[in-house]
Amino acid sequence: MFSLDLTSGVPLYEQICNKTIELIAKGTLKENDRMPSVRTFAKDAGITPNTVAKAYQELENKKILYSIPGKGSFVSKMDDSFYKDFVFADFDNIVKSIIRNGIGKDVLKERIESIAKNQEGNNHD
Amino acid sequence: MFSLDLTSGVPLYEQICNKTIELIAKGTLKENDRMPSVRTFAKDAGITPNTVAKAYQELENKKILYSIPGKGSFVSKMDDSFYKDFVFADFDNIVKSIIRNGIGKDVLKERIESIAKNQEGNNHD
Amino acid sequence: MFSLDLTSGVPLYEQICNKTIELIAKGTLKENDRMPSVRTFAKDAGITPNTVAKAYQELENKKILYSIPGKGSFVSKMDDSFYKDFVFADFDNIVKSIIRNGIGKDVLKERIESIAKNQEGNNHD
Amino acid sequence: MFSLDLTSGVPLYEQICNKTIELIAKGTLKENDRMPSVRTFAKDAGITPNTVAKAYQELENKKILYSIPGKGSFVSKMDDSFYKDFVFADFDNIVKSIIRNGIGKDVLKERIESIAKNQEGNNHD
DNA sequence: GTGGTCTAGACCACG
DNA sequence: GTGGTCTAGACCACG
Repeated sequence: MFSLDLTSGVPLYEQICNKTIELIAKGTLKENDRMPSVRTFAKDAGITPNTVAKAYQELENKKILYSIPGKGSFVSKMDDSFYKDFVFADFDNIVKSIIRNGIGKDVLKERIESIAKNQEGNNHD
Repeated sequence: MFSLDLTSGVPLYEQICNKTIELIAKGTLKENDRMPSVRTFAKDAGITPNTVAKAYQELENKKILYSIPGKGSFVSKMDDSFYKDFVFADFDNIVKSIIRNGIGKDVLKERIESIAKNQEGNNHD
Repeated sequence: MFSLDLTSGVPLYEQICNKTIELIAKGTLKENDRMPSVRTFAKDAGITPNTVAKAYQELENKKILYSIPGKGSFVSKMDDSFYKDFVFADFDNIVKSIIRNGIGKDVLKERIESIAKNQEGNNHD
Repeated sequence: MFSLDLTSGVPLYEQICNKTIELIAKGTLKENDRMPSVRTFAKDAGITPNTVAKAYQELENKKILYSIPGKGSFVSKMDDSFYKDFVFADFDNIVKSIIRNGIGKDVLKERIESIAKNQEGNNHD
């Protein structure tokens, strides 16, 4: 569920953050679900608990998780700004920059069509 | 023309690469145009020539620039794969990841519409 | 009456202490009033009796409660130092630190005015 | 300048954050001032560089510092919300809670007067 | 030299 | 057992 890539250059704690956000966006993780404990996650992934704790704290700062010391870390209630802030933020930025470069919006819509079509066959991760 | 942001977290040499690609996509830089010399660029931007050289090297590896020793660095002829490889690469990746998360393509198209509309008024960078 | 927040980061036993002091300051709890039994409190709040016992012990150390073995825990007689020691202690500390930072006392008085004004409408907790 | 108290129970990284905010509020640290390097600070304070780095990152998340890897960490430009968000946040909360407890605002103003008077003599930290 | 990330531990309070 | 904090290192990219 939380497959990490040690060679990607993306920091491990950031991969954990991104993957968690993705799982919430997908609906796999829901409000008040308990995350794996820092130690369990670390042992399963073969990394140090510190790195998991750093990821969980980052997610807590962003109000995506909340933690109860002695109990565990849990998924927060997602409000309307969740998608806006985390899922669409990068998309919007890149669309802005492409359009600013004089590329028509219809070109982008066609690309989305073709990506969506290709994706249909591949329903594994 | 090559405004850099020291605080953005993006490495300077990478900012130079991105900005160069953007200027080619915009048409500001054209085939066989001469890039500023490493030393001129470095002095103008207030950075070390090493960083500029690294960026030019990177762009040469990607066939975006070619260099003639003793003459300088020049903009390559852009073939059809230019947009595919550099301008759309990030866009495609993020669209794939959003669609993989179960968000419909129509939601993305609407966002593009609204971004394009907002952009119309703001025609400065 | 004793609503607790598991996610606030403030230890449960400390929340119980603070809430008890607040209720005494408000006049809801008066001299010689009997506190709920450790077990009753724990069941009502959905927490372990250990935590309640720890809070009561703490309050007893501070002479805010006194206990009669086999009878229960009771609210002590509040002397003049009660407000000084518990209610105003935090206020004084923070005012000192703000004034030490060179902020004039009139700025603080104005803030109090405006907070008091806002509070008038909202007379629920 | 950054005296820390190992026995206070307040985490070291949080003491560093608070002290930095205090020094900015006082005007001792100004816009674009360079903070001591992570390693220098750690050696001077006799703590591990990790703890200093954690504090600096926390301050960066709060837009109080900005860092340029390879250069150092610097004080951000403080906008109008700085005092509101960091200096007055605790003050406002405690005033609200005291007023909610039925204590008149005039009592608080008198306390401020008397604290300010006492502070005048003590102009050391 | 600088910040950023990570390891492999440790001890703590809370429950 | 849980998260929170900290130690005392390490290596990395960037400049």
